[in-house]
This record gives sequence, C-alpha cells and structure tokens, in this order.
Amino acid sequence: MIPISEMIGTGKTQTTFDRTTIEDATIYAAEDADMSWRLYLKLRSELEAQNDVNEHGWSMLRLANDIEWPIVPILAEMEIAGIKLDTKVLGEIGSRLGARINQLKGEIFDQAGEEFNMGSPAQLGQILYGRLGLPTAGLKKGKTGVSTAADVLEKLRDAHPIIPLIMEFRELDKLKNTYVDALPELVGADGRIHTSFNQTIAQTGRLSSTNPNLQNIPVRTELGREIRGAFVAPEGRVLVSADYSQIELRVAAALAGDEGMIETFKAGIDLHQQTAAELYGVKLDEVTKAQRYAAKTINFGVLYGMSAHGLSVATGMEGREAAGFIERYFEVRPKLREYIDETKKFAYDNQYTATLFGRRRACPEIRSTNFMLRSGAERMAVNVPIQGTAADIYKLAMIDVARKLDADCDLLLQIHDELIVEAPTAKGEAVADMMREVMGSVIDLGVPLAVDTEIGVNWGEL
DNA sequence: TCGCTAGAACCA
DNA sequence: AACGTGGTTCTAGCGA
Repeated sequence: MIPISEMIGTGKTQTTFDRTTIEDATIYAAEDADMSWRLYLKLRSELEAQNDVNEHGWSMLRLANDIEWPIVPILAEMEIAGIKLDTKVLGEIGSRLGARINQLKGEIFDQAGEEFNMGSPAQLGQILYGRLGLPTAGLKKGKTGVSTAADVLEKLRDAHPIIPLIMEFRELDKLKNTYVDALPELVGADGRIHTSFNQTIAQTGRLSSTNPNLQNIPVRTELGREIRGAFVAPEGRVLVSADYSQIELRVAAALAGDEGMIETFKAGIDLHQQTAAELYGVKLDEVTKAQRYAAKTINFGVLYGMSAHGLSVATGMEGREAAGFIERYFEVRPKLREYIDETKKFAYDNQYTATLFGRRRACPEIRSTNFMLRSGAERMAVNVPIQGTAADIYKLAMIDVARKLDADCDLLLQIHDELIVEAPTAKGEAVADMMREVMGSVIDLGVPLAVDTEIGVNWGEL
C-alpha cells in the first residue's frame, strides 16, 4: 500500500496504469477508491481537530458535512440526467450563420485590400493599425501589441467601415464554433447533453462546468437566445427555472450592514436605479437608461475594487468624473466602505478571508510589497466573502430543492444563481412555486432573497 | 504532433 | 500609474 504522504502534494493519488487491460483498470479503480477513502479519513480528522465555529455557527467541518458532502450525489444525478438538445434547431442556425460569416469575410477582405486570417489577433492588428493606419492613441495594449478586443474596437467603430464588420464576424464565428457546431457532437445516445460539474475548481466555492461548459451558454444577444432555444424539454414535460435576483449585492448589503442598501431591497426597489438616483441627484423615476447602466457598473465594480481609472475605461467617463462618482458612492454607503476596509485588514492579519458559512480562501500575497500582487490579493480577499457566500447559498438551495422534488422531476443545471428543473407539464407551476419558496428561505440574511421563476418548453423561453 | 501561452469570446 | 471577481473554450503561434 502506498503511503498517503507520498501521494499528497504530488498531484496524483494513484499509481500510473495505462488502463488498457481489464486487470489494470480494476487495480486502478480499487486504488482510486482506497486512496479517496484514506484521504477522506485523514482530512476529516483534520477538520474535526480544527473545528473553529464562527459567529454564525458555521465551521469548515459543518460546511463539509452540511453542504459539500450532500451536494455530491446531487451533482452526480444532474450529470446523469443531462439536458435534451434539439440538434435540428442548431443545424438551421448553423447554415444561416455559415452563409453570413462567408459574406462578412468577403466584405472584410475587400475593405482590407488583402486576405488574412481573421482568427489571428496579430494579423488583424497588423491590418488595422498597420495597413489601414487606424489611430492607436490611448488604446489598450498587450504583450504582443495593440489590442483588437471588442471594447477597443468599439472605440474605433466610426473610424473605418471595416470595424463593425469585424465585430459581427467575431461574434458569429465564436457562437458557431463554440456552441452551434460543437454541441451536437456531444449529444449522447439518449439525445441529451451530459456536462461535468466540478466541485473543487473555483476558489470561491462556486461550481464550474466542463465538456461542455453549460454555464456559459449565450443569452445576451438575440442569436444567443436562439441557441438556448435548442435546449428543450421532452414531449409532455417543461423546463422550470428559478434565479436569485442580484444576490451578490444583497449579500454585500447584509455583510456590511448597510441600512440604505438593505432598505432598498426591503422596499423592492431596483438597486441600480436607486444608486443612479443618488449619484446623479435625481428622482427615482427620472433616472435615464445611461445613468442606470453607469450605476450598475459601479455597483458591481466598486464592490470588487475597481479603480477610478478602470471605471472611466469601462464607462467612457473622464478620469476625474469617475473618481468623484466612486467618492459619492461611498459617501452614501459609509458602512460598505468600512466593511471593505475591515475585510482587507482581516485579510492582512490572517492571510485568508472567509464566507458567512466558514469557507476560506488563502491570500498570502496580501502582504506583498509589490503593488500589483498586493492589490490583486486585496481584490480577491474582498470578493471571497461576497461571491463565496452567494455560492454557499446556491448550494444550500440545490440541496433543499433536490430534497423536495418528486421522483418524476429532475434537477438538470445550476448556472450559479439559477437552477433548472425538468418536470411533467402538469407539475410545472407547483415546482416553480416550491422553488421560489425554498430558495427564498434558505437563510435569513436580514435582506429578502428575491427569486424569479419561469416555465417553458425550451431554455430560450425562460 | 503535442503542449503551452496569449488573446479573444462566452457566462455568472 | 497600475488590472472589478470567478469560470471554460476556441484559435493562432511557437518551440520541443
């Protein structure tokens, strides 16, 4: 028997077998199970020895016992269930996209005056900033030259007719290659797509999804929603979705104890709109779309350490305007600024931060004398309690929802703040009601947890 | 041919 | 002065 000490920290927990014979595979499987069990016993006893309970009654041991272990069989069932894909829908989208992409290629080559590989940012940069001589002043640069990313091209939109063509090409090419063409290849014999949910990847406690990633299926554009429409419920069944509304901001309000934010959520007011009204000094119903958008950027950005410079780049404001914007934001929310400062101090003293449920993430670089490393560590440290507490809540919600589902209903997907269940059509409404109730009462933060539900025969409708 | 990084895109 | 956080996948380009 191989000692655990020789396995831990080596990145592997099994002897290497090529697993081409049934004997090898059997030994491998046995060794895998054995090593997992021995690691479990060892790590569990470490948690039992450590077991320090926080002010909310949670410890890492309880986190393991009450959240992480119960999630395991639920994730397994979700992976096994899979979600049905209508490949015909994607086929139609694919041929339409193929035609448009070819058309765009032709127009782009005409405008460029030569053919080049549009999949290569280096070649595209040479065309734009070299051959066509577009201005590069103030544009974002990478290691290899001036960036050609979408936010940079947006600034050049009116500088040359080739720019909007390239932006459309990029969008369509990405969606076709990553989703429209790739997903049908992964459909199993049951007509369904089976992702893998990874429980131990994201450093904040979120899940991740691979092969394929079903947590980044497009939604923002019209075409994106069309692609979502290819994920369907079988005949006689529906998809039910339930998603938390602005949960990270609600968590931040609760953790900081900011009365203003808490009152806004209690009153059911749109926080981005409220923020805009405060920052621009106008009434709630006078807030314009642009003002709300800027407030949304600041609500999320400032919380995670966005600088005045970053805000000005993201919104197009002048640097001084952005700085004033952030200053006013924190004047209105003094408790939030206090909370962020205290979190950084805690991180400096302890070299980790934690979620309300006791999940920890180390931040050793918090004491670095290198500005970039240190400020990066500070942003992570501040983010962990917020994103991580929300992640813990999602997991608790999964456990409670899974427990309450009838045998003929299946939990299919978790996209962070959203759960998708497949149910018999007649049970759709009841499942939606149950999810709203259960997800909303997973924990009492002193801030209401609003849950929106939708029912449809495909994901695009949700 | 394969493994790696960079840059770009998609999501929360 | 400086880079909002957390993920996955795709292609190009490079070197072993």
